[in-house]
Amino acid sequence: MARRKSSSAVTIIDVAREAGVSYSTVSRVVNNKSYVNAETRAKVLQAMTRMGYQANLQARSLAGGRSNVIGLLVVDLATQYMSEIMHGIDDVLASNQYELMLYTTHRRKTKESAYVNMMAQSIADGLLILLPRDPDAYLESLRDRDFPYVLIDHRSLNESDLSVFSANQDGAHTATTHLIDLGHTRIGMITGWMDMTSAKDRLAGYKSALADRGLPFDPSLVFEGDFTQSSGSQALSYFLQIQNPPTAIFASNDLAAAGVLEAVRYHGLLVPDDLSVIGFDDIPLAATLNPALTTMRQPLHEMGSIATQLLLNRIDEPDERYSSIVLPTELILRETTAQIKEEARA
Amino acid sequence: MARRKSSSAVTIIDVAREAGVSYSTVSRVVNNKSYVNAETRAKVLQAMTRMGYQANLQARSLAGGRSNVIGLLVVDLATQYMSEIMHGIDDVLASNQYELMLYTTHRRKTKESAYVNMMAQSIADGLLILLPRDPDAYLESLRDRDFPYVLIDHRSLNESDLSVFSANQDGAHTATTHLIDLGHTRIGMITGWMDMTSAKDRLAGYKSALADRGLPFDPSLVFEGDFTQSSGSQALSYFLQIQNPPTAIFASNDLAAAGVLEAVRYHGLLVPDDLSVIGFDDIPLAATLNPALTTMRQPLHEMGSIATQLLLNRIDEPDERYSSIVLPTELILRETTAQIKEEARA
DNA sequence: TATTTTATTGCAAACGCTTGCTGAAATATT
DNA sequence: AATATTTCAGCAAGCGTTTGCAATAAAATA
Repeated sequence: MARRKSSSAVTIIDVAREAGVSYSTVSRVVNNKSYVNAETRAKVLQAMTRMGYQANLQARSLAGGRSNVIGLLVVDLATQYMSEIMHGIDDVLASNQYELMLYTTHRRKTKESAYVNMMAQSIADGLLILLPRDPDAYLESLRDRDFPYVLIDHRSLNESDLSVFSANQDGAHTATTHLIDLGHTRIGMITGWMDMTSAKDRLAGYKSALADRGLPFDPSLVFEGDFTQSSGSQALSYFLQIQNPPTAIFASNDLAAAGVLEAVRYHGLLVPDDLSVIGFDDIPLAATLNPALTTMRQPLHEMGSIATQLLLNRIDEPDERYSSIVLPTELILRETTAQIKEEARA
Repeated sequence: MARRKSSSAVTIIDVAREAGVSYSTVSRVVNNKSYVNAETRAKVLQAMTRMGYQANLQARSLAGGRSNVIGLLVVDLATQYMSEIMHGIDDVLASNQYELMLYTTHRRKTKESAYVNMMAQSIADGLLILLPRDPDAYLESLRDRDFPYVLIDHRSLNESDLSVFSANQDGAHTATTHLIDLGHTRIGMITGWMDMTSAKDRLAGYKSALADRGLPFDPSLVFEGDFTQSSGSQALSYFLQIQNPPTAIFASNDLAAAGVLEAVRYHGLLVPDDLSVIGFDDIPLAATLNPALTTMRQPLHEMGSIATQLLLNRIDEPDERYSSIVLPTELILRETTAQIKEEARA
């Protein structure tokens, strides 16, 4: 039963005693609230620093105040994609004195919903949900309670959801068109998890680009992946053994593209000579690969920071009108795409 | 003043009413404590699920119970090194129903200490400190309060600190010896931040390996880096312009090694023909680089999971004796080291 | 059968904070 | 000068828990 916590912590009451005021006054000073005489405030502030006062988060939030922590829900931590976004989140949080509480769902839908409820009922002032897999299961209850949240990299079908994501369809369209412009007509596509809107949108962009240039859509050129590197490798093996292999591949993310590149080496092919490859994301890895990966850049860092800013605003000013934000993508030309070789056209 | 939180949350009291018992009984059921009649327990459990009860973390922890969150203090999130370790942490936490609260210090020493105090006084049941920069500033107060914490990748000089780290000196010794065995006698060394024990230990290992083989230690072959990729690139530029450039480089981490490789390409050199390079860590990037990086593997994922396990044990059984854990490193041979060329010896 | 022990539950007091209400003092208004 | 307003500070209730203590009922012991 060791009462470890209470042992040494200095509370608002200690400060009050030290400063010779009531504890409510201390609370008001701490929170910069309502009327408090400048002199009194100074006295309290002094006492606070002298004693090294540290507000107790849970007491504060329990009593109805702000906890200054926001919850972040992610499927996984292991990818650079996540790191980049988290970095953006973290930057904004840090400069606003907010803390981050992290929940990793490891792809379990049930966990996602349990976590959200717990966060919203407990400590968090707001919620950032990155790549939700099953948002409908819990978002409604958040909405009912008017609990602030922002979705990241997810185009919600619900109007009242606030979200930040890239122009995925556009980006995929540009990427595919780039390949077509290089003379490729058989373009393989590696999708992401198809239960995510971003994956769907990228496939849609691929299709529309083909259609715009009068190219047929061949379902055998679509490999359903899951955004992992190994799914990229598998995709290449698949493409190599179909009737009429593609001369270029558009991967829905850089990691899958890296998988393709890895498998390409294994099969003794040359990129971009034998095969053009384009990715999506522009994670740091893309530039480091050899050959360096041509890709559609989406501003991951910004995605995180903008979403966080949006959430913080929403927490501060709940009654304003906010709307979702769509970020532009950009074609980053590097070394993995090239004009189709005549012989390959056979 | 919107009282958002209280709006819909179902509390222990609601459950008690529903089940027709007192709220303390409900609490006992929730915590699996002391005597509670099997029948009563069942009734309460039913009521709980029926109403969708979710314990309020802060109230619980405020009242002296467990919060089931542990705090993690890191300098930065952006590297694969961090991702790997965090992954290990997260795995153990997830399987023990603990949550993670994340604090990023962005290399500011003052923040480090402020965060630690806040965590320890507020919500966390325990603390994981990854790559501390200035631990002496706050560890003592934690010790005094008997607050559970574990240091990761830091060999503490204080006996009572619990920490998990790799055999850095050993690893560096092995890496350097590998280079010597390939015939290299002028071996460049890129250090990490020299205020970290791991960086110091790796430098020590480098020196001792030279000494063991009767090779002189030349200070001009040591470049003080900071574990970043760009410091690796800078190091190469430096080495290329000194009197008698090294024929091999040992970088204190893979990221710096990647920087070397990047700069090598820029300078039109060939690895491993013109220069051997060995890294440290074996982050996923190492295998993906082209040429693939030879490196000293340290078990990052395990480092995280073992530290977490240790912390959790310590929380559960505070009175046991625990001791720090040193993890072995392993030489991973890939494509960036080779026998020295005769001509280069000139 | 009387008495002691044990199992089971409830009560109430914390935990450290926020905030509505109240009253006193200071200031402004008529 | 009398009254209304504003500024300032304290009191006390309450946020949702945990837990020591007390009370009761049931079981065991003498």
